[in-house]
Amino acid sequence: MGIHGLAKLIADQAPGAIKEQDIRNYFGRHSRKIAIDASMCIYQFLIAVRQDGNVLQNEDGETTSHLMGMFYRTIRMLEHGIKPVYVFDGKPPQLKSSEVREVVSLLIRLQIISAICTLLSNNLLTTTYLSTMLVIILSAHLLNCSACLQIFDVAYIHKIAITCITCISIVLYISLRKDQFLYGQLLHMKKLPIQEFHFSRILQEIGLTNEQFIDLCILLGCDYCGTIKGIGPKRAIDLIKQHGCIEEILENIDSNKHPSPEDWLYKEARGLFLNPEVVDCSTVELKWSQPDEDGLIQFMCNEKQFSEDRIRNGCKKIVKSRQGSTQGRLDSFFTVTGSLSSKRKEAEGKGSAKKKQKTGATPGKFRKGK
DNA sequence: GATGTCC
DNA sequence: TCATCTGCCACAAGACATC
DNA sequence: TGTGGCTGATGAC
Repeated sequence: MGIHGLAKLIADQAPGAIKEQDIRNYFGRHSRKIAIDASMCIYQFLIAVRQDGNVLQNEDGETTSHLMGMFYRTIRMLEHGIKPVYVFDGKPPQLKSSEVREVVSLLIRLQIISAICTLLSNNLLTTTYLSTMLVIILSAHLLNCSACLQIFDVAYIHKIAITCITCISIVLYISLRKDQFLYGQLLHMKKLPIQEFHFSRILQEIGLTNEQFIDLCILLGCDYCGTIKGIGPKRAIDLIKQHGCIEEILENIDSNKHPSPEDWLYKEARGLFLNPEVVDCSTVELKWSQPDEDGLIQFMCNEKQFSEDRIRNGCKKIVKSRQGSTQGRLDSFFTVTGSLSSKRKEAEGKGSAKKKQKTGATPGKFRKGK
């Protein structure tokens, strides 16, 4: 996932392009919208929400762990005055490693979207999604701010997320994926403080053009295609600087020593990075309404066999959050731990004793403020 | 805070 | 000597209710 | 289950 070793390469080659920011610096009085990488979010829930090692399921064997997680997390964010925008940044199926995986991923998204649309009484959008295979980028609301709701085609990936962010003045996009640099993505949040990666500065410090940097990323290894054997980050940078592009590199290296993958789709990958298709956000209709409690009960309880009490309690919390004006401190959601490097040393120092306490400070890990 | 449970 | 490859290992992974 | 760090093996120069 992402670009292999890109963070390390940037840290080595363009340290000045990385700035660390306190989370509070991103929020003013009226800017509390947070875009969240839904793929990572769903993944987290599928891994973490388990019972005896198995994901939660209804009687039909349908997985419900992700629904549980998304349901509670969305409510919790609303309660704290945050407008979550789940960004479903799917990938073009023709370049996916597994068609089956793509279908499964689509079904999971469909479930999530159904649940959230029902939660916000946006049944219209569910229908739209079903009929046109669109992926929705969705925002829930607080106070009297306008609703934020976007619909996008599943094939149109990260650029859409960025366009959405621009469109609705999102102040923070939480993601772990570093390939989003290629679309102008700035923020990376795995641990606090948040790291800002300034794309133009990266290009400036490494001394590459946008196109050359994309070729470099392809050589490092991206999700879309393989890499040239024997070419790591060091040689990749040297070769790009020397030859300018992958085509020239292929002409000038020994293909016996450095064979490229069979049917190497580097041009297609480059095309995706350079020219992702984008939907015009201004044409998207915004919708804003109260939670559709009955619809939610139908979906979550009747279909997915969630406890009706829990779902109704959740609906009450949403309604209450819209009526009230109190906002929790955003940083109260995040507990800060030490850096990655120091953590390992800490662990070593403490021997094999298993720490029961959780470390927190992961994106989307919202803990109740006290 | 620790533990069990959610589906 | 240096860069790359490979394998191994450590780590982290949700939220609520109840006691 | 995926990721990242570390390290020894390997190959190129």
